[in-house]
Amino acid sequence: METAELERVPPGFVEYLQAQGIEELYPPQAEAVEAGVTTGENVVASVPTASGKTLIAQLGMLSAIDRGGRALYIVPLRALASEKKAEFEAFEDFGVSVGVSTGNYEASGEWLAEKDIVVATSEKVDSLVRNGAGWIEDIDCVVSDEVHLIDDASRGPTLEVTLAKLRQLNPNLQTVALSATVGNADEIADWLDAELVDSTWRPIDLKKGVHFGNALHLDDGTQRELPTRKSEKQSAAIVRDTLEDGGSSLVFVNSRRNAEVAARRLSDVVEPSLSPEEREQLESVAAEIRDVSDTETSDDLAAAVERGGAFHHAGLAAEHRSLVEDAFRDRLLKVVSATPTLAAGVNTPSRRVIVRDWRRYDGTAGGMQPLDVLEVHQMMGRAGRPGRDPYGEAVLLASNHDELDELFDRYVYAEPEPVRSKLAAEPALRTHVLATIASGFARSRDALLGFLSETLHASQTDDADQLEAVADSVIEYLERNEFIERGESASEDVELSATGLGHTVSRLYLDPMSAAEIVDGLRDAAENDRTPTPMGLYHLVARTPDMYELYLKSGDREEYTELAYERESEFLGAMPSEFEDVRFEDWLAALKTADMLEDWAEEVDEDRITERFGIGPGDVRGKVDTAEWLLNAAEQLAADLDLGVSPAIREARKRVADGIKEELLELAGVRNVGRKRARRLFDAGIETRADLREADKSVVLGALRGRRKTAETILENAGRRDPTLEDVTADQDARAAVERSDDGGSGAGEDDASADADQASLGDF
DNA sequence: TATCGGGCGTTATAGACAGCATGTC
DNA sequence: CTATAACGCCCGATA
Repeated sequence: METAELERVPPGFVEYLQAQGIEELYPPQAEAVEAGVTTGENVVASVPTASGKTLIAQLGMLSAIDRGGRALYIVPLRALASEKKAEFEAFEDFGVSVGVSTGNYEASGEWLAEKDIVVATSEKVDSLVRNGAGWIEDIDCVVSDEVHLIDDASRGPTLEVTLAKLRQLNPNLQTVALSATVGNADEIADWLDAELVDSTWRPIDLKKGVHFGNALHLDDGTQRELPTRKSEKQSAAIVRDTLEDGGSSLVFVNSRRNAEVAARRLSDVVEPSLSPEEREQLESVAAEIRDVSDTETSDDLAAAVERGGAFHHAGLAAEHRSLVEDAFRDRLLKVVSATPTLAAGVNTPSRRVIVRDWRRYDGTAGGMQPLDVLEVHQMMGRAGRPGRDPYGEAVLLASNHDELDELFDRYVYAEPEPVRSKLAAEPALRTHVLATIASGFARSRDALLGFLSETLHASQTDDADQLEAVADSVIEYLERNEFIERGESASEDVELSATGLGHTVSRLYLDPMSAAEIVDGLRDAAENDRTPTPMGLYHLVARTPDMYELYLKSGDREEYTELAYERESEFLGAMPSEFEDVRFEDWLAALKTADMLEDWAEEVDEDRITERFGIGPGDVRGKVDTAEWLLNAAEQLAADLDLGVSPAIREARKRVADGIKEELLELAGVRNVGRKRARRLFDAGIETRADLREADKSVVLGALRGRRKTAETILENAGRRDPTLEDVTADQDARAAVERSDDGGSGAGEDDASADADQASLGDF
C-alpha cells in the first residue's frame, strides 16, 4: 500500500511521510490499516523492533485527531517520553500539538488539556486518573507502547490497570497496543477486543547466530570464519571484525562492572582505527562527560570515550547516558558495552549486537539465571540501522560445543515467552485496590471485583478465586491501616470507601505500605513529643518499599550495626532486634541508604559518596530524588494528621533535595543559587538573603569567581535594588578563598585570565 | 633485584516509575 | 543450594 493512498489522516501527514522518502507502507503497517487503525478500530501490533510500529501508532492517533479527537501515547520510560515527543513535534507543521507529562517534566494537568497528543509514562497516566484530570475522559485514542511489559511484576500491573480504567472511562476509546514479538499476542488482542497484526517482517534482514571458536554460525545454516587471535576474547574479535567492515558493535553484559571492564578492553581494539577528526570530536564528548559529574565513574567513562568506546548502565547520570547514546547513534563511538538498560531504552541501533552474557545473578533464585528469551530478542533486535546497514547481525557467544547447540535452541530458534499478568499479587493490588476505591471506580467489593474482571489477568485465568482471595486480604490490610472503611453490607456485597488518609495516599501515588510505615514513624515521634532529626526521617523513608535500598556489602553489617546503636535515639519507631528479627538486615540496608542521604545533605562531595558507598553518580541522584519525593509525601501526611512535625520534614527534604547543610537553606532558596554557589557565598561571609542585598558587591563577585552575569542575576533574584555590577572588581580575597576550597576547580573566570595566574601561584605554594 | 605471570581464595552481582513547582555549575 | 569474572594476594620463574 502506498502512503499516497492513506485516508482519514490530517492533511499534511502524507506529505510529511513522503518528505522522508516514505512512499510505501511496510507490510505490517498496511495490515494495520486494513485492520482499521485509521477508522478507530482497536489494534494490537506484535512486530519486531524497528519495523515501523511507531507509524502504526501515528496512524491511529492522527486519524483520531482528524476526526476532532485527542490522543494519549503511553511509554514505559521517561527517556522514551522525551524521544517520542521530539518525534511527534514534527506534526506541529500541520497543526497537531504535542505535550509530555512525566514525574519530572511538565506536570500541569490543565496545560495538557490543550494538546492533541500527550506522551506520558504509565505511572503518570495512572496518577492523572487518580487525581481526576478531566481531560483524560476526552481521549479518543490511546497507544500503549511496549505493552508486553505488562508481564513485569513490579510495573506491569500499573499499565494493565490503567488501560482497563481508560477503557472503562470511555467505552468508545480506540486502543492501539504495540508489542514486541511475544508468545501470546492473540491473548492481549482478545483482552482489548482488538484486531491482531502479528508479523515477523523486518525492513532490514536480521541474522542471528552463535560464535564459537573461529566461526560464526548463523541461523540460516551458513558459517563465517571469524578467528580469534591469540589471547583475544571472542567479543574483541567480533568487534574488530565489525570495525573492519565499517560498522559499530553493541555488547550486552550482565553487570555494571563487566560493562566498565569490557569498555576499557574493547576501546583498545577500536582506538588504533580512529581518524584525527574523530579523536577531536570524541575528546569534546569526553569533556562534556567530565563536566556532568566529578566522579571516578565519570572519569572512567570519559577515558573510554576518548578511545572510541563507552559503557552504559544505570550507575551513570542521565546526562551521561544521553551523551553516550547520541555519540553512538552518530557513529562516533564504535563500541558500547551495556547492561540491559540500553535494550529497553531509547533507540540505539548498531550493525552488530553481541549478547556476551546470557545468564544474570538473581539473589532470589539463589544464583545465575538464564535471561528470558524475550529479553535476549529485545537486545538482538537492536542490530541493523535502517537505511545505513545492509543487514544486522546479532551474536551470542559459546565457549564450547554443547553451549553452541544450547544457545541455538534456547534463544536463536526459541519462541519468546507468553505475557502473563502479574496483577494477582499483594504489592500490586495493595496500591491499585486503594486507588480504584479512592477515585470512585469501585464503591463496593462487588464493584471492585467487577472492575478487576476487566483486566488481562481475568482473561488469562479460568477461576477468579485467586484474585478474589488476594483482593480480600488487601482490603483487610487497607482497612486495618485506616485507608479505607467498610460501610453497609447490602445483602452479600460490602460498601467500601476511602478515608481522608486513604485519599491522600492514593493522590500522592504512594504504596500504601510505605504510607503506613511513614504514618507509624511520624506518630511515634509526635506521641513522644520529639522533633524528628534529618537522619530519623531519611531512615524512615529509606525503609519504605518505594525506596530501592542500597545493598549491604561484606563488612557493612558490623559498621552499620554500630551506627545503629550510636544513633539509636534518632530513629522513628522501634528498631528490630539485631538477634531475633529477620527484618534487621533490611533495616540496616535502609540505614546505609539513610547514611548516604545524610552525607549528601552534609555537603560531602559526590565523588567521596560514590567511592564510599560503591555506587555511581546515577544512583546518588536517583536516591536523592526518591527521598525528596517521599519526604514531600511524609510532609503532607503529617499535615493531614495534624502531627505538628511538618516543619522538620520540610527542612530535611530541602536539605537532601539541594544537598546542603542547615546553614545554607536560606541562600539556596534564592533562584540560581544551588549547592555550590550557596557554599561559596556563605564562606565569603554572605550568609543570608539580606546579606546578599546589602553586602559589598566586590565580595559577592569574588565569591562567585568573578562571573559577572551570574552574580548580577543572583543579586536581582535576592531582591537587591541595584544589582548592576559594572565597574565592580572581584574581591581577590573572597575569590582566592573559594578557588582554594574548590581544590583546583577547572575554571578561569569569564572576564580575565589573571585569576588563573593567581591560582597557579597559590597552587605552587 | 625488579617484573611478570600463574594459582588460588575472596568478593560481588540489572533496572528506575511517582508529587510539586520551577531552575544548577 | 545452583555461576562467573575480576581482583588481590602469594609465590616462583625470568631477564
